[in-house]
Amino acid sequence: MNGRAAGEQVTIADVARHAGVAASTVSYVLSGKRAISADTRTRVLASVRTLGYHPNAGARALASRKANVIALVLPLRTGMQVPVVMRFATAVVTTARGYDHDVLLVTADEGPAGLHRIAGSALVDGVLLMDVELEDSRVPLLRELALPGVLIGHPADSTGLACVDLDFRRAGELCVEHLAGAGHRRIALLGAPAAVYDRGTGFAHRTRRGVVAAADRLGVEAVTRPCEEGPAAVRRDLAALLAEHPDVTGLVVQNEAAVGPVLSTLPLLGRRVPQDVSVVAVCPDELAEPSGLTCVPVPAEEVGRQAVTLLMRRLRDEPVPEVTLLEPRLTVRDTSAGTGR
Amino acid sequence: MNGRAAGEQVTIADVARHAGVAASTVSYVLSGKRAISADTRTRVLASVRTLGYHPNAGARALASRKANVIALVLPLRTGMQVPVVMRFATAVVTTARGYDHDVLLVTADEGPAGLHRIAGSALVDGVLLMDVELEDSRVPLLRELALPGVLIGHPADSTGLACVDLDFRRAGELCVEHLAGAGHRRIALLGAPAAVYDRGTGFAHRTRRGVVAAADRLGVEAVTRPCEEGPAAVRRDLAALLAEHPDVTGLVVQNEAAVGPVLSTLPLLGRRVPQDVSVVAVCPDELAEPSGLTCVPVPAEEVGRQAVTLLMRRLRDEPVPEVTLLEPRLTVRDTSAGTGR
DNA sequence: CCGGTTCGTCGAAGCGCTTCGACGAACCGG
DNA sequence: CCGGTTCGTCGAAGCGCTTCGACGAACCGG
Repeated sequence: MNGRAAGEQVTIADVARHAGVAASTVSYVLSGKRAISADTRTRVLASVRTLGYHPNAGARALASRKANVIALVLPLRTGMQVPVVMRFATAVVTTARGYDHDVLLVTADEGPAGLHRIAGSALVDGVLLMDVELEDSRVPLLRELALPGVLIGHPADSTGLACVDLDFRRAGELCVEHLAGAGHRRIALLGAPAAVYDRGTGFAHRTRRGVVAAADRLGVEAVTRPCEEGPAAVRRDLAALLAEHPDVTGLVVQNEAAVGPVLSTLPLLGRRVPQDVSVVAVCPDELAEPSGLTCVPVPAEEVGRQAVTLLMRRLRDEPVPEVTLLEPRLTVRDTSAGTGR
Repeated sequence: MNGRAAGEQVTIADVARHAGVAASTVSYVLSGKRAISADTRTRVLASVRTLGYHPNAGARALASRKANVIALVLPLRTGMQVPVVMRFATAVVTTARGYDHDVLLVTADEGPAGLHRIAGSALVDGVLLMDVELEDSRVPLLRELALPGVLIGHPADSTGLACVDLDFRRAGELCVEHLAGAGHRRIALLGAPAAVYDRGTGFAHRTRRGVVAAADRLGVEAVTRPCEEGPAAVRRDLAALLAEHPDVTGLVVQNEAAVGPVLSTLPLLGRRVPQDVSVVAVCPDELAEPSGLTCVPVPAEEVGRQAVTLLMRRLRDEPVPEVTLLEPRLTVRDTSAGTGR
């Protein structure tokens, strides 16, 4: 094929020899950091192609002090929205590739030590931290290491950081506004598992705050309640909610695992959807769409793209906003309707 | 802290100076490739710790011709079992870290070009390919590039490769054996979406073959049918199946998205579970356990661990078996019972 | 007690890039 | 037409490691 045994590295010297120029010239053609004549450029690029040259990543990283790799620190705990994480990860990889960067996968269980290692060894140029908690132990470390980072979610103190997230507070408001606008006066939020609130996860708290604030503002009644995972648990928690508050006609669900069970359980509890109870959810759209569920989708791809874009800006030392909130939008489907008042 | 500005690299020369030895000696202490006196070793290790030294990944990769990174090529297409992928990815990262390797995330949509790039730039030492199809375009490429790889799933021709997977054929047999053993004589497989069979995905085909083979062997009747995703589609496909074969009493489900809808739809079609129809699934245990579903779990963690272990052996040029099949086991729960004959 | 091993350590070379300074050639304006 | 810029290219140095060969020191057996 290219006249080399498989597995043998083609080096910049090979390209230089083939094109009849100096290695540095090849480097400049590839990086565009110095002017190169059109003639030389085409010759070099042709040699690059015929030899199948790819710069050695280690050498490049060593010489340029840039790894061209970013770390994606994934959470893997109860209450995380698994499909969202996958879509997010894909968007991150794809976007990063567009900036000529690769993505190193780090799991949260390596914890702060993982960040230390990664920063110390110059394996990556920056990190994307998912599922950031209000008081996240990795955040001060990030500051201390001077490792450029972008957070998904946001901590209590975001000074000097860059955070991206859906505006969950606004999402909560949007759900309530939609229900109140349709005439509902008693609204309930069936939220994430209690453990998620307990460890201070931002999105759960912020949605709840949005629901409560909008209800106050619009003069409707709102109760909120965590909800555990698993069909049986959901049925139990939903039944308990409706037993305590039988006059609820608007239900906001923020719990991916609860969406299916909620819709199948409501009829069993004597509530038709949407005639007796309207349901809106904050959840991935794939989950909502097949059931005809009115929802505020979590724009995983958009978050991923934004996060990478912000990180790339940080890597170029451009200023970035501390907090980037993505505007939620509500998709109306069949599970929400007016009260008929 | 360590007497250095944050972000400044500590190099092996710093450690050598601090410990009063040559840089090469520090290297040998860390790699263990030459005998070092106990005294020197402790002194060097102490310096490593106080200075917070981490070898520069690029320099190390360049000098040793080993990146200490493996690539995980994820699929992201219809029909993939998302939670399984996540658990698998976690197991891969954790296991790889145990071998002092990191994991680079590559998405399948970069395709063969991604493998070329990764191999050419020596970014990784080997690759893990998920969701391998019977005729996978990446497989010949892997052979050509002489890039050590381990496949999850297995292609039609596994010569010279290393494949790991659950023994899906055996899993299919196990389901049928369980049902036949309980007295069921008419069994149906509700399988993956048609697209999954069409692109020749191994696990789907092999499960189907196992179901059919065991049914033949045991003299029971078996019909198989693909099943699309989404609650409505599942209801439709299941209803069609039961309309065509109303006397089916044993149902094998291999379709993560279908499990919930199947269980909720059967009663609506006048079939009580398990009195009228027994249901067993090949699916992640998290999905089955809360519903009391009898199932053959996909051991994602085990597959991940095995895959990494095999790849590490390949990287050390040790021989590895071409095919490693993990023995499935069936967990009996509430959705399967005897026919009462 | 002396010559050959083994042990422990060192210095130098080299991995494949990027980047810096240098330097002709071409260009241009007064 | 000539001196100063700009353009295009080159060679050398250096990034931070690993690994090789060398070489004293310590050890050991006959």
